[in-house]
Amino acid sequence: MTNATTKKRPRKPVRTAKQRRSKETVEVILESATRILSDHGWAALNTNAIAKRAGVSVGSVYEYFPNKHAIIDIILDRHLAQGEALINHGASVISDNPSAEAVVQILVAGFVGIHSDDPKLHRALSSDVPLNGAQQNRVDAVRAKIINLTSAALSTHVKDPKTKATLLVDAADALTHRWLVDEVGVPVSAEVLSNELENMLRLYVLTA
Amino acid sequence: MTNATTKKRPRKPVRTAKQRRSKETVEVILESATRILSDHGWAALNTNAIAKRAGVSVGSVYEYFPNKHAIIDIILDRHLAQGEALINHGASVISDNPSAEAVVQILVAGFVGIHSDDPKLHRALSSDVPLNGAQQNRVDAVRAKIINLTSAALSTHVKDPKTKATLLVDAADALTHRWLVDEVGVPVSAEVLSNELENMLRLYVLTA
DNA sequence: CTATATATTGAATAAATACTCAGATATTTC
DNA sequence: GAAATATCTGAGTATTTATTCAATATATAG
Repeated sequence: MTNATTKKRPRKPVRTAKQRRSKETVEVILESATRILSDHGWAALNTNAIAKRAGVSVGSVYEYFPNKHAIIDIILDRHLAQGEALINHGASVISDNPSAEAVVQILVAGFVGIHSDDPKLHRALSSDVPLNGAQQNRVDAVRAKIINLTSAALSTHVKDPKTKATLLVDAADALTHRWLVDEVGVPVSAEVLSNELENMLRLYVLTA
Repeated sequence: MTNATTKKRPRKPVRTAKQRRSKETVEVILESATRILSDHGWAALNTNAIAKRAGVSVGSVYEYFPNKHAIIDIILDRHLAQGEALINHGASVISDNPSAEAVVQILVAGFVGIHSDDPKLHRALSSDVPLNGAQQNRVDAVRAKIINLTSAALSTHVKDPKTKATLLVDAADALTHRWLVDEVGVPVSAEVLSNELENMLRLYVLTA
């Protein structure tokens, strides 16, 4: 028309929240998505449901997130950050007492912690949500970091620390996950099993 | 109309294949679905794709399967049957040589087998396809059976065989799965790790 | 051969849901 | 307080995909 000043908003804005109001909106969207994921799993996580539970409109969701997976990105990042905090804490404890027993004890305690905080969310993120390549890489990187730290801590105690570290870390992770997070009928209590796991791993590093 | 003899086919037939032709159709549909699942995962498994790859029309799929999940049912059943065959074989070997070492050896070898046959399919079925309650129960039942057999085999050797059996079975399953099936960058070869796992488990049952 | 049961087809339907956009409303800036 | 910027709305669009069904073809029985 004659109106030459028509403002063309870019097709897909995806703004960064500037004002307090919008920052709250972003948070409320993330919380909503996290709860849906935790309570009802990936299958129930659709953008309309996220908006509804957050008490905002779908449009707002797409104002701050280019697509659904970008929401997962943030949720995953925050979850991994918690895990990394536990790792860093563990690393500092080990540097004070670098015995093989301590490594095992910290590892098991750390993974119990990771799997106890929000088990449902952890389950959703680790075996329900289909992670894309980049997301899987981030998860793998955390795992690699734990293995490397463990390997370094073991290097003065055992031969072939890389192999031992891989086994220790994967065993602690996989078994605490299965007993604390998966809802399989475990015939023995998770606590007993965690202790037993620690015994087994200790025996393994001390003997080998 | 005046035609009182109009045949009303039931709304949803879901026939059982009677003739050779249709039995082949059923098989070809199952093979198609299995390949798609194995090669491209759950996300790529839709009924139209199944029909296309099978070289039949979608209608034929629904002639023999009430819905998509019923196809998974059969694929899962067949996969679990293979696992149970390995279990039964293991149980018979153990009955010949009921030593604790043999139990560990058979367990690790068995899970390596389960995870080596068609790793991609196993991965899809165990962590990609969203199993419904009944399907998950069937999987859990197989796990329980393995634990019970292991527990029985250990009962003359160790104290608290149930706990030990749970740990052995879950460790063998989870770790072979991670190393053979998941595509995480394992810093050590799967073979080395399987051996090491067997060493660790042997040490554990023999010492405890 | 004809009738009847069995098998196959694939376009059409229906439902779910990711994502858009044009038009409000609110906040900040000057 | 008016213009500019930021935020919000939610009905509407587009796409995907599970499922149906009326028409058609093949096999078997009498």
